[in-house]
Order: sequence, then C-alpha cells, then structure tokens
Amino acid sequence: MKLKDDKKYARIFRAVLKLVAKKGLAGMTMGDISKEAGIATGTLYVYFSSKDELINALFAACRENSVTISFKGYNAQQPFKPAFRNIWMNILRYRLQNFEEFIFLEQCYHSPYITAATREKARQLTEPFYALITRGQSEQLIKNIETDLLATFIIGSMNELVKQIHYSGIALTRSRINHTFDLCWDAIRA
Amino acid sequence: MKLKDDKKYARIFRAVLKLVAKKGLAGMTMGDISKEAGIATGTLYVYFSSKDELINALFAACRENSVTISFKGYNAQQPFKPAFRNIWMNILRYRLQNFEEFIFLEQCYHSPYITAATREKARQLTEPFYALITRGQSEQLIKNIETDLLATFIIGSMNELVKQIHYSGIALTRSRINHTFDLCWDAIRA
Amino acid sequence: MKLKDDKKYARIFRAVLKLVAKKGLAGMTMGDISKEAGIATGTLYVYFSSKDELINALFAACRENSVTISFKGYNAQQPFKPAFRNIWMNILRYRLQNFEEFIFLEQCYHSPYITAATREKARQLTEPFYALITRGQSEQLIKNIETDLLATFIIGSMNELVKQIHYSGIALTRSRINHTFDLCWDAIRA
Amino acid sequence: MKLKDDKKYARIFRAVLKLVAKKGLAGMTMGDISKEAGIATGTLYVYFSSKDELINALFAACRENSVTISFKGYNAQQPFKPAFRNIWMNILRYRLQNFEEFIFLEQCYHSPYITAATREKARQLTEPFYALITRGQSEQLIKNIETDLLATFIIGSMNELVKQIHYSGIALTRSRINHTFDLCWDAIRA
DNA sequence: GATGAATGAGATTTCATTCAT
DNA sequence: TATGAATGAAATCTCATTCAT
Repeated sequence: MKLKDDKKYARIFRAVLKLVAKKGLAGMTMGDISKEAGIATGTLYVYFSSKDELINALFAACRENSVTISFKGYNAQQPFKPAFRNIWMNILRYRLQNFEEFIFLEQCYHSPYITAATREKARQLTEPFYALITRGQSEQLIKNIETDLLATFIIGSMNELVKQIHYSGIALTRSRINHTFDLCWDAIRA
Repeated sequence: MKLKDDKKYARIFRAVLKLVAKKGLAGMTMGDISKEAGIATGTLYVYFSSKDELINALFAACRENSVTISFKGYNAQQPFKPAFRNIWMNILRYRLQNFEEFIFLEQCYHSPYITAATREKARQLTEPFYALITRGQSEQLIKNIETDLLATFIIGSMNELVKQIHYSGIALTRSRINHTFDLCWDAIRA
Repeated sequence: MKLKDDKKYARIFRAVLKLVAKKGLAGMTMGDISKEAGIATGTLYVYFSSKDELINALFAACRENSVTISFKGYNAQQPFKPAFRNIWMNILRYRLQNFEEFIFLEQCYHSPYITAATREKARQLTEPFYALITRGQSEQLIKNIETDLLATFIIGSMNELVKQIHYSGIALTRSRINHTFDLCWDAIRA
Repeated sequence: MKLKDDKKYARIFRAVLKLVAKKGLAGMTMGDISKEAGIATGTLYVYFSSKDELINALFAACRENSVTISFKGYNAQQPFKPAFRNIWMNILRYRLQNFEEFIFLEQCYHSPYITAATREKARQLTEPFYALITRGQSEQLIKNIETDLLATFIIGSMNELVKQIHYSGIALTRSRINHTFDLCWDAIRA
C-alpha cells in the first residue's frame, strides 16, 4: 500500500497556479486541474477533501512562502532604510519570480473560496511588516500617519507595478527598479 | 407595442453589481441575477445574448463611468498641482461612492469573461490620465521617469487604499484623505 | 380595425417552406418563422393558435395542392396509358416545381406535429390514385397484385428520384424523364 | 478502475432508436435518452460530447451496419441476377428486421444534426451498390441508363414499401416479397 | 492509493406562448 | 391587428464529488 505522495501535492499546486494565471480562478474546474497535473480527478480527492480545501491549502502555502521570502535576511540590527529596502526588494522579487503565486493570491482575496479562518491567518502573517513600519516611525524616518495607510500604500502600489511589469513584458532594469523604490520611499519618508 | 426598457438595463446592471460585491463574480449565476433584478431568467437573454456579453457590457459601462467622473471639472488652464489633485480626488471619490462598480471592475480584469476587445477599449480610456502625467513632467513638477510606472503606482496604491478603507470600516476623515494624497504626491513630485 | 390579411398567410407558409428545406422541420422555431416572414412572433399567433396548428394547416394546404396538380387534366375517357403517364408527369412536376412543399410533406409524415386527423385526411386524398391503378388492372394493363404495393412502389421510387435530381443539380432532360417513366411503367405493366 | 463500457454505447444507441421510432427525432431530448437507457444524463456526456455527436455516431453505425448486412454473402462469381436478388433481399431484410435503424436513418437525412462529413461518409458506402449495377449493365442484363437513376429508383421504391409493410401491419408473405422483387426487376432489366 | 466512469444537482440557454402597448 | 418584450418551463450541458475496480 502506497503512501500519499509529496510530489503529487506539488504537481497539483503547480497545476492550479498555472491554470489560474492562464484562465483565472473562476473558470478553473477540478477536471482542468487533474488534467494539468497529469492525474485522475478521483486522485485529487485523495489529497484534498474538496475544491475549497485545495484552494485554501494552496493559499496558505503561498502566503507562507511569500512572507518567508519577504523577510529573508532581515536583521533588526541593520539601520532602517537599507533593512526596509531589502524587504521591499524581497517582496518585489517574490512577486516577480513567483508571479503565478502572486496572481493566485490576488484572485483568492475576493473569492468565495477563502474562509474567514484562512483570511485571518493570512492577516497575522503581515504583522512583522507592520512592526517594521512602526520601527521606521519610531526612528522618525517615515511619516507618522496610520500604519495601515502606509502598509496598504506600499503593497498596493507594488502589486500594480508587478502586474504592469509582467504584462507589458518590458525588461526590468536595475534603474527601473531603483526608480520604483524611490517612488515608494519618497512617498513614505518623514 | 412594448419597447426594450432602458430601466431594465439599469436594473440588471445594479443586480450584478450588488451580487458581485456580495458573492464575487465566480459565484454569481444568471438565476441569481434575474431574481435580484426582479425579472424572469429568459428576459435576461432579451437584453444580453449571453452571460459573457452581459458582463462585458457592464464592464464597459463602469469603465466609461469611472473615466467620466475622474475627469469631471478638469480644466487644462488650471495650474498642474490643483488640477492633478482634483482628478486624484475624483478617482478616489468614484471608487468610494461606487464601490460596487470598483470591485466589479477589479474582479473582471483577471477573469475569463472579459474579451481582448473589451480590455483594449478599457486601456484606451486611460490615455487622458497618461497625458495628464506627461503634462506634469513637461512642467517639471513630477519625476521624469516612465509614465506607465507613475500611472501604475498612483492607481495601484489608491485601489488598495480604497479597499482597505471600505473593509476596515474606518471613517474617512478629511485629514486621512489629505495624508493619503500627500503620500501619492510626495512619491511622484520632482 | 384591420381584418386578417390573406397575404400574411402566404408569407408565413412560404417562410416555413423555405426554412424546412434549408434546416429541416426539427430545427425550426417560431422565431425563425416570424423573422423569415418579416412579421412579429406575436402576429403568428393571430393567424394560428399554435405551432402545431400552423404546421398542420400548411400540411393540409400542400397535400391539397399536390393532389390538385396531380390530377389536373385527367380525363377518364382517355386511354389508360397516356392518362397514367399524364398523371405520373403531373406528380413529378409538382414535386420538382414545388420542391420545398414536397420536402415539407415528407418531413411531416413521421413528425409528431401531424395529428391522426390530418393524416387521415391526407390518406383520403390518395384514393383517386388508387382508383386509377385499379382501372389499369381491370383493363389488364398493369400487374394484378395488391394495389397498395403498386401505389407505394410508384410513389416511393419517384420521391427518391426527385430528391436525387434536385440535390445532384443535374439538369432534367426530356430523355432522363422518359427513362424514368419507363422504369416505372416496365415495373408495373402487366 | 472502471473503463468505458461498450455495453453502454449499445444501450444508448438502442434507447435513441426506440425513441425515434416512437416520437421522432425532433421530440427526443437528452433526458429522454438517458431515462430510456437507464443512466444519468451526465453519463451521456461521458460517451458523447454533445447531442449532435451522439446522433452522428449512431447514424454512422447504422449506415455501416446497413451496408454490411446488404452485401453479406455477395460473391462476384455468382451469376448476376441471383446475386442481385440476394443483395436486394438483404437490403429488404435489413430494413424490416432493423426497422428502427431504418427509420432513424431516414429521419436523419434531412435533419440539421447530420454534418456534411457524416453525409459524405454515408455516400461512400453506397459505392459497392453502384458497382453492382454497373456490372449488371456491362453484362447487358439491366438497362443502360444513368446508374444513379437506377440506384435511386431501386432504393426509393424499397424504402416506401418497407414503411408501408410495417405500418399497414400486413404480414409479408413469400409471394408478396416475390411480387415486390419482380416490380423492381422488371423496372430495371434490359 | 489511483483511476476515470458515473452521478445528479444546478448552470446556461432556448423557445412556444402570452401580454402590454 | 401588429408588435416584440416578457415569461418560465424545459432543453442542453457542466462539474464537484462519489464509487467500483
């Protein structure tokens, strides 16, 4: 008797990401997923008890991955601006290098698939980022306005930029990245 | 003789907006729409030949409305910053006062419903906004970097803010609005 | 107050014939008919109380027309063979010159539209033809076998021939017609 | 693992034939078919991607069957008349013993279901029959007129006879069959 | 565990007929 | 009478999920 196959989880996840990037969350059926993953529909139900569960699990995994990458190399001892810049770059890098995950996450937020519980867990993962902003404010390096305003502004602008970069197909030069960071930094600095 | 009823178009559109705001684009059926609009399912097909066509038509109408409102009162004679501020406020106002339309538009972008043609028409409507930014650059009031970078940044940050404002339920004070505009302006000014 | 318009009956009938010839009885909707006839759907119901009634009325009219034409110029004084030949030619001519009517009648026979009553009336109209065959038999000019076998044979072969002639598009020369009549005559003659 | 069930194809086909014989092609729904076949509606779509495809597939199968039976036991060494008679009897037998198939084929010809491709394949299957007639002509046993005229005549008369026999309910005696063959043979013989 | 056929509820769409103008 | 929008039952088709192998 075989055990559940970790590679199959990965294949299923990859299939979903690919399909969502191509056709959107709405148009994606369990049949599409199984075909793309190269397994039988029935097998999907060996790994996930329902479509909802599958989407929520992938959502959680992507969210986790996103945060892990975003805070990679963060060192509270480092001065604020370079530390912030690092994290900003990490967030950008995550979105560009894992564009399908990023799109999937975006599509999920306003979908009926994601449960309140999953949503709440996702929110909790943003706390380190809020803490970072608070640190910047306490060091009087960034504007002393509502943290959520700042966080939302930073993330919102970046999300749109990433989509624009991806779909326009324009190469992302170092100078373009710097310009973009400067937009963000000039917005929020004290 | 009974003629096609313009009010019915409006009722159908309103029904869709309400449903998308409540349940998302994916979970909305033609049955839901007809029930919400208070008409028979078959009647929907008197007005729109398919669900796709209905969604695309509403998308186009919302896009149109959004642009009309955004440029309301624009006067090229006015100095740049107040003109820009007006438009920025208009865009914000449209999103807040027509939140359902705004959410609908957002949900549509990455859905399989919107056709390439509809998408292209939507893009064309953004041109006045690009022109405005170019004006600001020629007057050396805003950064001389790629226009699309600037436009994307402005719109992206605002979109996220609007959602945050709406869902957090926090009242939008005059001071909060000003803070938000300042974030934007400081980001892009030369 | 206007009276029912005889021209409209004709237009409706013509529309049905055209549509059945093009797409078959099965695929034809009341909407198709009204569009083809250049009138409103509702108007169809001024002239016929239902689709069934419309089909049955047209069926009866075509059947009538077919018989009238078939026996045109029949003169019981005339010797049998030329009389039979005349009628055979009439039947052929009706089918070729009113091909759409012919196809419509064919399609109706095995459709659920035609009621038992209509069917019975149609059968009655065939009686003169049976009588003609009986006359031929009594004059010992045609085979003395079951009349219905003969009638069916004559009509069945002609029907298929007409379709073949029509769809193959081959011109119907005098010699082809003669060959065809000879096939029939040689089959049945005593 | 469950595999697609050949018996189910047969059950679906049998259901369609039964329904068409009873209610005609036009009045038959996918729901009727599934009920008659004793399976779920959805299951029909496991076997056929649409109603059209189902009808076309059954049409092709019946056509194939019809030709196979018609030429059963054909032996080119046999003298022409008995060989022709055998085939004529086969064709008659097919129509009588598979009356539902025969009616289904008849109903399909002028329906909007049958595609041009299916129609063309059906035409190709008639070629051996045409060849047989040509052989009879080269042996100067049957009239030297256009082959299609002869073929159409033979088949057309038989089709109508079969229907007449079936619906009149009159028993088909050996003598009736012989009379019928004689009608045909006398028509075409040189 | 893996498969993919089977299911049936529910989605979209059609269409004969009715109705308000 | 003429119109064509309005209706809703019914048709086709889809799809998450189950089940037999």
